[in-house]
Formats: sequence, structure tokens, C-alpha cells
Amino acid sequence: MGATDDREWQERLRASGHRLTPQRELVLAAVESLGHATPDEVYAEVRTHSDSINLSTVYRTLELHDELDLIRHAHLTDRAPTYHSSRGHEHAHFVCRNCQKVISIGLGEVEQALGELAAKHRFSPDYGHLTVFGTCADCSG
Amino acid sequence: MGATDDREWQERLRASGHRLTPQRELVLAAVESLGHATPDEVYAEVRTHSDSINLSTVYRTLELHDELDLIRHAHLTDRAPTYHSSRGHEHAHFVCRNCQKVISIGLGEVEQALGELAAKHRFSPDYGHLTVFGTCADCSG
DNA sequence: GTATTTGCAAAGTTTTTGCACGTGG
DNA sequence: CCACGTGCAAAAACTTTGCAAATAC
Repeated sequence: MGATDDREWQERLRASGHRLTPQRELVLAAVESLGHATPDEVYAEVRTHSDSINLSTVYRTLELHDELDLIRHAHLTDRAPTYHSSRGHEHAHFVCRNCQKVISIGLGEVEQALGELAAKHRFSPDYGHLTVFGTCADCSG
Repeated sequence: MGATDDREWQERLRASGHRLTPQRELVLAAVESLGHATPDEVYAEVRTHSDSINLSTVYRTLELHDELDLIRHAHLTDRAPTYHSSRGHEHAHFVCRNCQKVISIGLGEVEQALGELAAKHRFSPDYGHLTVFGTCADCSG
């Protein structure tokens, strides 16, 4: 990620009255590089680069970044939430119950598909959080 | 639910090599009467009728019923899964992040909306498990 | 300097497991 | 009968919290 992007999230932190710490930087970088990750995976990733972080801090930081929309979370498995970058293309997920494969779907596509239904029920979906479970082609054959 | 329906699930239990126990009956009845419920809520509901059940059994039974498609589960909150009957109308959920309201959407509607997108990605969604988070009309005003 | 953030350790919550006893078929 | 299911208690997995020390600004 470029310097311009860095400045952007750093300013968003400041604007909301928070401080820029190495831990917050490391967690964000880990989420960006992992793509989709559980808190535990983020912790492990950060530890490979540096040992200056604690699991509690990972939880607290993920929550904060999520609030600030620096990252987003979705439920890709029945258990732990997974976090992913909100930078770049926002996307929804199709998750295969059988092989755990994750198919990322562009926001535009999902919006187009669900928009009318949502409007009918006067509901504003959080498309970036959407996960559709099911079976992928490889597993249903 | 009528006697005919009872026979149906009881036979499905048997057919899969399982036994018909009071606990399995109680859990199923609790899920049906609650609509949407977490394991804990199911446990509490069963206890109001009888004290012959244990939380572990509730977990084990919910899992079994889910496998047999007697019930289904969805993630209506960021935490515990909630179970609901698979009898009657299968449905997807719209959940409001703000007021926690749950809007049930008929399967047909969702299928119509997502069918094309799913086909394009050669994916078979489990519509009855689908939860769309977002904001309802009352909370977005 | 001082309010925020972190690390650590401890507790909380939810779910799973091992095993002896009970029970449905 | 006897394999399957349940209760119980203990453990595991995951997440949150209180507080003193460290640190961003």
C-alpha cells in the first residue's frame, strides 16, 4: 500500500481521537496481506514480523479498525469471524461448506442482484459483510 | 404440529440409525415454538417444561437435528448461531445491526434475486442459511 | 505532562469431550 | 440384551476485562 493510503487511515485514526501506534499499524498490515483472517491468524502473522504484540491487543485493534471501517469482518465459517481489508474492492463472499473455498464477489454484482429485494423490504444491506454459504461447482458435481 | 409431521421426523431419525428420545423430541419442539433461538435459549425453553435435559445434550441434539435437516441454523448475530425449524417455509434473514430486528424473506424471493449470480459463479447457495446484515428502514431514517 | 494504549494475567463465555450410567429398540 | 444416548464434570476454545507500566503527542 502506498504512502497516500497510509496517510488516509492514519488521519482517520487521529480524526476519531485515537493514537497511531506500531501495533495498530502492524495489525492493519497483517489483515491486508492475509486477505481473510481470524484474530488468531492475524496475531500469528504479526508475530512473524515482530513480537511486540499481544493477543488482547489484536482483538482490541481489530475491533477499532472495524469501527473505523479500515477493515471489515464477515463470518466465513460457523465459528470465528474473519477480517479483511476494506481498502480496494469491497466484496461479498460465497463460501463452500464442503471444501471451504471462498469466492469473492464484487459489490456491484451483489448489489445488482439483491438491490430490488432489499428495497422491497426497505432494508439497506451491508454488502461487504455478506456471506453466502453453499456448495461450489467442484463439490456439487 | 400434527401427528403426520411427527411421524415424518421420527422416521428420519430412525432411518439414519438414531433413536427417538424424549430429549430429541423436547429440543425439536422448543425450536419450533421459539422461532429463532440460540442453544442457550433452547435449553431454557426446554427446562420450563421439564428438567430432564442437560446443556450438552442440547448442543448434541441441535447438531444432529441440523444434520438431518429437521432444523437449520443461521448467524443472526456476530456471536451464537440461532436455530429455527426447517418445517414450513424455509427462509433467509435480513438482520438489522441497529435494532436487531429480523426480517424473514421467503426462499422464492431470495432464490430469484441471487439465482443468476450464483449460477454465474457455479455456486449452489444454501438459501435457508443466508443472513444479510444491514440497516432496516426504521433505523436508517 | 497526561490521557491513551499496551501487556499481562485472570476471569468470562460458549462449546466440546470422556466416561459411567441409563434406556430405546 | 447391548449399542446408542444422556448427564455430569472437567477441559478446551475463544474473547473480554482490570490494572499497572509504557508511550504517543
